[in-house]
Amino acid sequence: MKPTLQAVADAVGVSRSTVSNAYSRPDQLSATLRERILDAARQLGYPGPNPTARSLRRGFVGSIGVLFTSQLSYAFTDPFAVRFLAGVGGAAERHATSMLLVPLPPGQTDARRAVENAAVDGFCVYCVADEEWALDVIRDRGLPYVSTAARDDAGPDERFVGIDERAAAHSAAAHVAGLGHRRVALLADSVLPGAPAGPLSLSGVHEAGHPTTRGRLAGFADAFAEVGVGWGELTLLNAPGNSRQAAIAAVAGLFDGPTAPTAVLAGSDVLALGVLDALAARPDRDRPPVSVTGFDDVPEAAAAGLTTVRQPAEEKGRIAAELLLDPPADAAAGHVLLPTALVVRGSTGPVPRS
Amino acid sequence: MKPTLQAVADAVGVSRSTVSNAYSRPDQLSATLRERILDAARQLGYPGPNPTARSLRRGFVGSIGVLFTSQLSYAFTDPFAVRFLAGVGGAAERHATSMLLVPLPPGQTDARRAVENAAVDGFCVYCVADEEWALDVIRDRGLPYVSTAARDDAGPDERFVGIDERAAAHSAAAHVAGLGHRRVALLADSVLPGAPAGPLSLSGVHEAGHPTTRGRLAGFADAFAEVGVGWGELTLLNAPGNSRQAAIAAVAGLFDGPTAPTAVLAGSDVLALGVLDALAARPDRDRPPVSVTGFDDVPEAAAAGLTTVRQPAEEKGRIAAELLLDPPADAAAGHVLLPTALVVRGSTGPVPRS
DNA sequence: TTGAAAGCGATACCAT
DNA sequence: ATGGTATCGCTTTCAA
Repeated sequence: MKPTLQAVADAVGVSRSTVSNAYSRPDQLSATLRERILDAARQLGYPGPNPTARSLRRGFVGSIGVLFTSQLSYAFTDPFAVRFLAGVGGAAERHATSMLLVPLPPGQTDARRAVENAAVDGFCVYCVADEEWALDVIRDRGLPYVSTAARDDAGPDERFVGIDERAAAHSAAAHVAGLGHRRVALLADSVLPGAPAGPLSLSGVHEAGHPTTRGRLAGFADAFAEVGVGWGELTLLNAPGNSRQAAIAAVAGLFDGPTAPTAVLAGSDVLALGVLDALAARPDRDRPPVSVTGFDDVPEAAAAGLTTVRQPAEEKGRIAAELLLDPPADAAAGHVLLPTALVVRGSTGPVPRS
Repeated sequence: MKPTLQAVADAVGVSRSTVSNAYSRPDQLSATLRERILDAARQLGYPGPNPTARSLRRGFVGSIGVLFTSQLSYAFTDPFAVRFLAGVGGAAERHATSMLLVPLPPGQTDARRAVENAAVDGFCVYCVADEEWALDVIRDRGLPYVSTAARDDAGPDERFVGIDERAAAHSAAAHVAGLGHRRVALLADSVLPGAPAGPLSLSGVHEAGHPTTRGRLAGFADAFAEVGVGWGELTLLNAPGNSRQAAIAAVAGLFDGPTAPTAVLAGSDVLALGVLDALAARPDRDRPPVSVTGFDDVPEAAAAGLTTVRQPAEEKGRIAAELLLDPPADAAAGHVLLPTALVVRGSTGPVPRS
């Protein structure tokens, strides 16, 4: 039987309140009594107040949750996610708060359960596909949250940190358009839930599944519309999952034939790196080069010479956590838009003359 | 006022037990009643049983903790730690368990508190410097744990997953010794707590602070003892923290002079990469090459051509979590030794003729 | 199949 | 400065 606070109280001959005070409100008792209590506790092997019981009574837990769409192991594989987590972790640490990574099992019911059961004081919602149900649960629980993917129907009081996806994507696409590219493929993760890797046809951007994907595709499309290339003329490529493998599968066969795209705009660096892999693996190396852009500017992008859109990953995590841990009094300050920047490296160039 | 289980019970006109059963033991009531209850709950915005209260009553939480020495943000910066976390995360996910990252604030008292307050069912103890106090707290709390750093006084029933640090380090050092190197520097993280970056003098390996560091240094020393180079002839270098920066600081000025070491054996890839950075930054590029070895074989090592000792990072995390989540009946199976392998790449070579 | 009652282990108010 | 008492929100025998 593990000793309880009661046991310590009995041993010292004081009341539970006093023992509790010895731990949580040292100023409420004499230093000597406190020492006596702490000694007895040590003697008995009492490890201090039970965290669960304490949380129940106090009404808060001392940890914040981070919600992920997919596999937890994926979160650690995606360089952007890792930087984001580092930011959250740093802020949590500074607030003496733990960080609960909540994996969402497949299936709405189970996933719901996971959000309902998480012992946390609030959530950073990192990119949950179709996150509305998750936010509903969080709100029902009365917990605060910060989302990082802009949502179409965000309330004005909703805390958010992110970027202007559309404008950022536009900057990359405008760069490519400026280089003269007109036959272009757009590659994105989970364009349609469940769709296989490869070309896909959508009547418009609004049909895309994930809000982030939607925003980036829209930005790409904007830039090409400006130079007279309509949505219908762009090749849309789906990658089922944000991985190099998925990208490689998505562009299989894409570069064969005389009307192959001269540029690929990817919705993430990881996908773009996959495209570069695929390009490098082509047997005939002296075919005209294909321009490729990414998104995020993860550490690997620099080494690969990838032209991409930089967004501050760690900053995003840090701010998300801070918005949660000490909410700004001013509601407007709860909505943070981070700067982005086009980083031009070697992976983009002028259209090769045919 | 958030609705409680009681409120739902009242609304439907049943007892709390029945509502509780509707959530946790569906087989204990009729499907129709259950539906009626769940509907009412939805109506009231009741988000399901409060996780904290449930945990208190049931006696378990549904999450496992991961303990880190240092900054949480560091955990995400160190590639080995990230792979380890990915392993833990994957296993946790498969067991429908969350993962609590518990940052340890500086200062024993606060750090203790953090371990005492973590709402978890057990701990994976990842490399806590002088971890004895942490293990004491965990044991007092009556929680199971798995440690990943071999400890000198581990009980036989103590669950563990790791490698034979000494033998693994030996393999790297033997390789370097075999190449003819005799003037060698050993570089490790936190050789002595609080010591600055740079050379350090220790009467023996046993004085090194961290058990992992101790094991690796011992293995290095073993191999050189075998070729007649004693401990006193080896240059010992301290890096205060496992980072490239720390390594760069530690080797400052090391390669000047005619009796500079011809090889550096680092206790981690990150440190080794720092040494390579420092070497690459030397103004005079045509000085004789210095051999460098790392430890871990993180993803970056391959690209850098680093000779290193591979250990299965993700596997280590996965097994740690599994040892915790379903403990083997056989106590001996609770002690897992993972294989390591020397990976020879370009960063080591024969001693340059002088 | 359902309900009553007894905690799980602690905290906080209000007296003393 | 200390103690009494009423919760915090739920689960779980056990009896009906």
